[in-house]
Amino acid sequence: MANKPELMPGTLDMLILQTLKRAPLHGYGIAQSIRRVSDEVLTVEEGSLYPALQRLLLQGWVKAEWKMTETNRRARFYTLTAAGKKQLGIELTKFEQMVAAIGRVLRAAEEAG
Amino acid sequence: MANKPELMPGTLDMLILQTLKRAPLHGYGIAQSIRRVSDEVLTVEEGSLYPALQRLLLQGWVKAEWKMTETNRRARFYTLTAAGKKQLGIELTKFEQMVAAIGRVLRAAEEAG
DNA sequence: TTCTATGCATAGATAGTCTATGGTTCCGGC
DNA sequence: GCCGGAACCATAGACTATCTATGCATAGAA
Repeated sequence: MANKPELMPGTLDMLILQTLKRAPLHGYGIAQSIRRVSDEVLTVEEGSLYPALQRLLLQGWVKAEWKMTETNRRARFYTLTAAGKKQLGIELTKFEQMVAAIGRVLRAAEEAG
Repeated sequence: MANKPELMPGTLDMLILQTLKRAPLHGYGIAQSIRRVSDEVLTVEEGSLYPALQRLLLQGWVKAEWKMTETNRRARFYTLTAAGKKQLGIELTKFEQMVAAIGRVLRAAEEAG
């Protein structure tokens, strides 16, 4: 979150895993997908994306293989693993729980500290 | 987020400002309030809280004064300023927008990359 | 041939969280 | 009288995830 975060810190891994759950995809495509599906609200910078993909590979949550895109380019396609699917579930649960908890604080009535 | 975040990074300032909107409060009380209102889901560590309060003071979003608590203790009571109220509005909007955008990604249908 | 979009990747800065530590004062129990 | 725990403040250092900036390469269009 160097300057103006276009992302909620801590949610990137979840967004990537979720995107890959729909279909294997290469890095560039993941970023495009997230941006498009979120109606341009979420922008994944390359300097965030590739380190994140390295993390996910290291954890064994995705696997990668070099292939050719439809436009005849070399690209690394990432696929969700079983462990990744499980991890995604964990992160989704945690996220929903957090958002719900924050919502309770934001909507709390006057009964101060 | 050193180890296991009990908070969503980037939301602490908003939570503090929102808590102070209900009533002026001292640091310890803010942490207790957030924890209680969130049903023990959100835990604000002191090492996160006090630096956050310093940030908010520096930005002019809260002001502080030493007072006595009901239990006869010295404590720094923080009050939301007009600028703080405005900032809270900005952060709430941004947060809702982010959560909505993430929701779109999480619920997106198959139409991959 | 040049420009733009596609595609990968790393280094370094920055920021926000956590852990760990250290201190004071009030109160209740022993 | 003493001790422990809770109420309170605060800082230093570690850690991690993001951003900015940079570099490289290829395809296709102008």
